[in-house]
Amino acid sequence: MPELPEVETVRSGLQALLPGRIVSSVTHDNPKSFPNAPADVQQFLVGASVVLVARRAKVLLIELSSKYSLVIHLKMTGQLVFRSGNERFGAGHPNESLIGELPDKSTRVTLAFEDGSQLFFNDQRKFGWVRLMPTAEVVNLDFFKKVGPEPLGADFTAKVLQERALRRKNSNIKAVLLDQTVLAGIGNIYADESLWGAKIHPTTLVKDLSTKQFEVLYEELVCVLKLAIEKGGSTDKNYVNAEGKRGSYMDFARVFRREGQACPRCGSTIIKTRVAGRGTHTCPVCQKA
DNA sequence: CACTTGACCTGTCCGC
DNA sequence: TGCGGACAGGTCAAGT
Repeated sequence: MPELPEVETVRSGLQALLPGRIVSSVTHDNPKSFPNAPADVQQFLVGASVVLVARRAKVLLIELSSKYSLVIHLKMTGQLVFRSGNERFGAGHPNESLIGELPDKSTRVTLAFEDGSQLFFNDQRKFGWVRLMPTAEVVNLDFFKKVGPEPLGADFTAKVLQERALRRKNSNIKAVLLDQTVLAGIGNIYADESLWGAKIHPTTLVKDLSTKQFEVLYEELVCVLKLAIEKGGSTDKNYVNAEGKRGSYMDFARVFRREGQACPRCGSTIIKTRVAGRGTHTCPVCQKA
């Protein structure tokens, strides 16, 4: 579920916590979660300090002083939770974290730092991964070569959205919003939310959308993403920030996971269907097929 | 080539 | 209460 706002929230949280800390050890329980460990781990990870935490699309980049970077994709259930080592859990020690003592049974990779703090990569479904590679080679990953523009970047406009979407003119607009090569960072939640905002039905073919509709959709995308970042992302089930705490955008969602409830714009009952293989939430009155 | 569907996983929820 | 199956949804491989 982590989409751009969730990954950005994790990034900003880690950027406030990690830079300057020196890695002292790395453990992992599942080769799939950390495919190239331990080949370069001892030489380029242990003993290196964190320089910067960055994000591109839904991918996190932890840059190290060794000129290597950890590249991390949370996929659906991945979590990155930092612990200073002084937190208390259980009776008599209230803690806002949704996550209890770590490591737990979902912990796939643990980074320990010389000051005793730790960073845990938890991933219930094992779809996510951590890779270690030279920072200079990150841009050469297939994903980074193909991925589209950042929707909150200065060079992203309604015109750019329309032009790039038209590369898939015979696809429905929801599938195209989810296509990371068209634009970066949109997933199921913010696709549904922005299409509702723009009053566009998700099955509408790209070639049938007007320039005006692309302008409205662009505005809604930007607006929804900014609000979601402000709210710390959406916690439906698994997502937590770098401190293990939930995001609150779901309290502000207009259609996502609100089937059976009233559309906040017209009062009609929100329905759930299936579009592009995903659960899809729409107002049948505001969003005409 | 354009586009859609299935696989990857595990936990949860629903109906019987 | 147990059990099978549907579902969750990011990305890539395989299929149409």
